[in-house]
Amino acid sequence: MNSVIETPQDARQRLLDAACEVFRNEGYRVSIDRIAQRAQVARQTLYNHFPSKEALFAEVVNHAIESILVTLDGDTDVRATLLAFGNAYREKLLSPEGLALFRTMAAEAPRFPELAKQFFRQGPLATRKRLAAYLERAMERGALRRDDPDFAAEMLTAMLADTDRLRGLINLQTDLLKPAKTTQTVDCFLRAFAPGKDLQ
Amino acid sequence: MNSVIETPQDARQRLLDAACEVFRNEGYRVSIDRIAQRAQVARQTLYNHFPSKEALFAEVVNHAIESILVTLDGDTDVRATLLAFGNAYREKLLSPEGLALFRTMAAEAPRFPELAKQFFRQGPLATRKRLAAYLERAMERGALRRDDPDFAAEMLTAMLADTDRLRGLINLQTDLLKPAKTTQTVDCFLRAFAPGKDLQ
DNA sequence: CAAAAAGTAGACTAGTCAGTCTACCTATTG
DNA sequence: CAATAGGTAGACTGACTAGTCTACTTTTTG
Repeated sequence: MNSVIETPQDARQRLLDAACEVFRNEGYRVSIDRIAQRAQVARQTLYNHFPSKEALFAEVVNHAIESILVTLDGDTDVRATLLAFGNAYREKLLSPEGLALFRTMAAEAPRFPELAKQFFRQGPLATRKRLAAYLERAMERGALRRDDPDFAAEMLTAMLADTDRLRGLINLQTDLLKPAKTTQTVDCFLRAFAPGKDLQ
Repeated sequence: MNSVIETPQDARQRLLDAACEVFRNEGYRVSIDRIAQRAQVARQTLYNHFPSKEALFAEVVNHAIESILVTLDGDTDVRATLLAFGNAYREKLLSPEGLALFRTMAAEAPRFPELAKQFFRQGPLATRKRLAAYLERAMERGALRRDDPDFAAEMLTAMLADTDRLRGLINLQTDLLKPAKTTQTVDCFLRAFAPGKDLQ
């Protein structure tokens, strides 16, 4: 009867995929049965692969961390580099998946404090540190105002995402990705950190 | 036996206070019984005052909206006004109560979309609109660069709160309110929106 | 004082949940 | 073919949930 291939031992991967999607969209409160159903797998099979719901959630989050790390390649000039970074950053954070992940982590951080801190360090903090290192090099060669690079990275990441993230998270808007907004924001940042009138 | 005053009809207020505290700290998933216990009231009394848990939650949120509206008074110069605004803004949003409210609203927005949108409009959006109106007047009298005041307000509010809110929400830090940070941020904003080199 | 209003404790319904267990089925492998 | 490992369905436990209902007590008010 079942003409579909029975997928012998990749049930684990199907479970991870299903759990990822379902935790993202409905939060941690979703039932174990819904995850098993979505993976087309019996509940007992889930418990054969993961000891508990918490363990499955932790595995999903650890996997999702990679998806929000934004990288930089600084070959071209500062403005072009920051524009590329800004677009990539906004695309990741303001996508439905990025927003849903943020929502779930914000909601569950008190319940899973260590997991949340790990997420913070390996996701937003790691991204910001990379940006700060790039900005520091740009400052050293005079392409940007000499200032605290960590502060500058905080400002740029905040300007790129904060308001639109709020619009997506709370106001449930979905049309957040206007490329012109990245340009406007990066140019605003460059005015604040333009070199030249370096004081003291 | 009961020497304490029986607080005849302010059970409603005690319920609202208890619900506010408990929804903030534990989210919507907290049980009705815990709210009644915290208010030192029978469960049935709660249902005498509020038809359902959802209705009680909505009432609590509607009341909490007021607590996050940040105002501006622009008597003094721009920098002093923005510093006062920035400090008030950060104090509200980065306080334990502000962070907990944000966490709860972000988590429950998909379940209560209309309530969340109302929260967005009457809270963050209203604050930003007031700031934009102030910035527009400052631009018109030449105290700030002529630019889109809504965009400028988005930038300032983002710079003031985004990274530290993330630190509080996800990384569960509590020492977020350094006044020097407000100064640093406002001065950064003023560099980006300084008047003078108005182009085109 | 008497009536009415409001509060109380607690039983109860009907539903959900995570996790366990049993008994059966179906592949792969020796 | 036989053994084994892994998958399946579904019953089951124990705990929790929102909300209702009843019977009782206390307070306020006419």
